[in-house]
Amino acid sequence: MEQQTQQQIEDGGNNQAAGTNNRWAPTPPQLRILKGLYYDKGFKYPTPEQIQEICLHLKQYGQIEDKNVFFWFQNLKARERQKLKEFWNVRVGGSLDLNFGSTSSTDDGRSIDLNFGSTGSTSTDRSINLNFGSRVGYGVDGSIMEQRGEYHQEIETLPLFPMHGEDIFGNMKTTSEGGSGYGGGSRISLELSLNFYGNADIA
Amino acid sequence: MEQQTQQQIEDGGNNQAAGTNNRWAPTPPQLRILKGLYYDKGFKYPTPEQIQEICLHLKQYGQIEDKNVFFWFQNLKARERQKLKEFWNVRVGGSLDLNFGSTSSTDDGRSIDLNFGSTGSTSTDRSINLNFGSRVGYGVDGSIMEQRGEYHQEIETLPLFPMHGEDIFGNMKTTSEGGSGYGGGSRISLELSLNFYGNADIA
DNA sequence: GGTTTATGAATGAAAG
DNA sequence: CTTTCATTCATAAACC
Repeated sequence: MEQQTQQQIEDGGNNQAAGTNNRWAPTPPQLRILKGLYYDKGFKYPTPEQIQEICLHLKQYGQIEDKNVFFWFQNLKARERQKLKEFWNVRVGGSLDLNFGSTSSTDDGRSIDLNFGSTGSTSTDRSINLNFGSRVGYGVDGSIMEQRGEYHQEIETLPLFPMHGEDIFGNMKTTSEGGSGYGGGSRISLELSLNFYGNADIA
Repeated sequence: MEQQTQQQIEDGGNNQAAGTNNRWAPTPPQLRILKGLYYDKGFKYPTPEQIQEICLHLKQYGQIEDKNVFFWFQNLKARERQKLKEFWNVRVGGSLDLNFGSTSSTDDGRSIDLNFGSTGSTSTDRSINLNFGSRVGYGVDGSIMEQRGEYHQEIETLPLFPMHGEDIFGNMKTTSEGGSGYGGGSRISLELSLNFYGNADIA
């Protein structure tokens, strides 16, 4: 995301033949379309049928399977939520990274960077990342479907100021030393499992 | 690969001030604390809330964000797993299966089953499986599946290669769910050393 | 300065 | 949906 090169596998529509590549990676057009759906159209909850449709559509831009589309949406959703939960990028007093879903141009487009303060240094990545998901934007290619029933539109707010009090470090009760012992629910279940099925490709 | 110098970034607690530095690097105190959590406390699965706490705590030692903490734990876990896998793949050339549990007991449970040597053709199915008790499963990929939950960070899972043993905090208290009666500094250190190499003609 | 190592960051895939 | 795993990319030091 913050990276700009982020080089792709770049086999432009026919991967998987070139040397042991097993993991799907979206081609640039595929990624553009997927992001267009997600960010611009706010299309985040494709049904299985819609997944098929999207996948079919994307096939002209490179090899892809249904499950790739499925995972792509799932991961993106999960990571946006995770980001909110951990307040990633949320920092006050640096640069602002507003994410509007506009028709801006670059690979992932739709980000406007406002830089406040810190005259002269593009340094620390203090940033706020606002994400206004759904817009009415343009159709991806003019063919893809409608929303999944109602808007399922999730919270797109951001918790600017984390409030939490506890501290795992806070007051360790310092059981006088490296503290083994001490009762409590000390369970000593121990299991150990190492499993190596032979994909030995080590050097 | 195995390197012991373990060089430090060494920017003395204030990095990132000199332009164009975008990648976080832990300051020595931060790294010390993080390692203390991971190795000494066996704290390897921080929840998002705990990540925030850790991050907050580490801020006094230098700039840091939640995602840095998140990635730090992710990477360390992943690389430890990877290292173990490589280690065993290199050292062990047969298959070994120890089973001290009641799983698949023919009569009594507690069976030991050692399989060295190639049972059959040149199968690449080298595997080691030590199973004491039966609670943890392992995925199809052999990764160790610990359950999540209250005591997730309490369990010490196979510190096969303890790197160091410094102790940072006397104790650690997890955030808000303190009711479980865990959270002591008890550290179950299990060391398992199989020294095969040398005369190993087990393949 | 090219190569290797260490490690932060990203993301596809999958488990639970 | 949530969390973790596996693999990969990227990059800063360290090494030669």
